[in-house]
Amino acid sequence: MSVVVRMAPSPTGFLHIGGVRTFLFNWLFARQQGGRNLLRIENTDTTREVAEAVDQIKDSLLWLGIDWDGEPTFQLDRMDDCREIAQRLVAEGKAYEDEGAIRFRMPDEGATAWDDLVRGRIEVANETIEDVVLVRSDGRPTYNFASPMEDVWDGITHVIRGDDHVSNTPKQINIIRAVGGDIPAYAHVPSIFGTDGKKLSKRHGAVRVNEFRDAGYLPEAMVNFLALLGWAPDGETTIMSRDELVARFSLERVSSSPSQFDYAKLDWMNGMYIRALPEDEFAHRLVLWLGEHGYDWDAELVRKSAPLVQEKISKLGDFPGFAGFLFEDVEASVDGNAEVVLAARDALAALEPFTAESIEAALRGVVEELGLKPRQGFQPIRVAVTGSTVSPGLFESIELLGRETTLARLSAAAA
RNA sequence: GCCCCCAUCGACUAGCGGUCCAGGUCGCGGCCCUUUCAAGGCCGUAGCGCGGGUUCGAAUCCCGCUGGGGGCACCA
Repeated sequence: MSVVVRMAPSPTGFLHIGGVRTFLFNWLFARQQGGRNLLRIENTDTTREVAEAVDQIKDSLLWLGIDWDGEPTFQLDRMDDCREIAQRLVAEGKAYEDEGAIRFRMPDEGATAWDDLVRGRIEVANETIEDVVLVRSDGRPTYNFASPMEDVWDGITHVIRGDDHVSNTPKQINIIRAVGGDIPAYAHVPSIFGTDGKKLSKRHGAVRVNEFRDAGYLPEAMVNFLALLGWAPDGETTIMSRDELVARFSLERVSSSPSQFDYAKLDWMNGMYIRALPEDEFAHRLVLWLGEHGYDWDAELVRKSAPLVQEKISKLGDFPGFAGFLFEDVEASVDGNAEVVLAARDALAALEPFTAESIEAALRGVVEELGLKPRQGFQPIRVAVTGSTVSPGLFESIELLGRETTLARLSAAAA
């Protein structure tokens, strides 16, 4: 039996990071099993907003490298089929009309049970399950009817979804049984909390995939981090490529307890991925990110400055704050330290060649001449040139900045 | 209120009866390196929620408690 799973976002807004983690698990499982991963939009109406949301969802998924097989399907398109089935169930006595709506007749005795792939066996007494509405009095099928029906029609073999659906599962199983469909295997993955143990929301920080993208996180780092939220291949491995994730993923090893989203660890991991990038690839991504986020900085200079920051930033969005002085004017004054700054200016005024190496030699000479420790001498120069006490390497920065601008900034700061 | 689920360092987790006076990673602290900040190296900090069982032996199995979460819609 070939595996078929589905990702079922509701088109109510932008893609939530918690939902994406669930989609990632579907994707990893499907790819590993050589199965199909479907994209199903659970919309109950069709509006411009829905269309936009769907585009947004596709875009975010693709950015992360989570793809799907075949065309996305829309729940709305199958409402007629649902109504037909509901009528049949009524005719068979398995459902009944109730004030214009159609309700499903749940079994009164016994229990409904399934072996959840992550939770283990779950049993629910049938007497505690109410007769759910299948079709509303206005004719629209409900989620608890449409969703399992679509699972049947699509031949879904494994339903991998958030654990907020655990209590819907026995209802859906009974409905599938009533229509004679195959019951898929279920895997309910735990939810993701914020740092206060409450459900992850904007309060805690970024929650939409888009926000992470805008902040300059790398998709491969996001995928690695998300995969490790509620799943681990062993107790040692942390950094894993997409291929390794696919190869090692298993639903049986998905944790049954919820986990907190640790932004600090994500930052660390993203830094790991940034540093692991080949120099030119990193430069390339920086240029793209800057272009997409409203910076019209010289691409060539960005590429040249990329190596200076690759070891220092944890996300692409850190670049402007760190290397912006190369592209925009700075304001700085070094009152009390004018002497070393002016000496530096004089030493660099006619320096040939104007390279990081020669600049370093010249400035070390200046500092030594004045009897200063490197730290004492270089810091005022750094402030004068970069406008900040924190910067990329000073000598490389000065080389990139160029003689003219450097001298002007040194003079201005000492004034 | 009723149903269901969950419980190892601050966080993510490994552990599926002895190899665990509990291992890895982030964070945090210290040291080294060092032109700042990072990165990197080394060292360290910190945990099996509580109470009963079962067993020669329990983080691991069972029960209860406590704490947390989800659901109980003609929402999805």
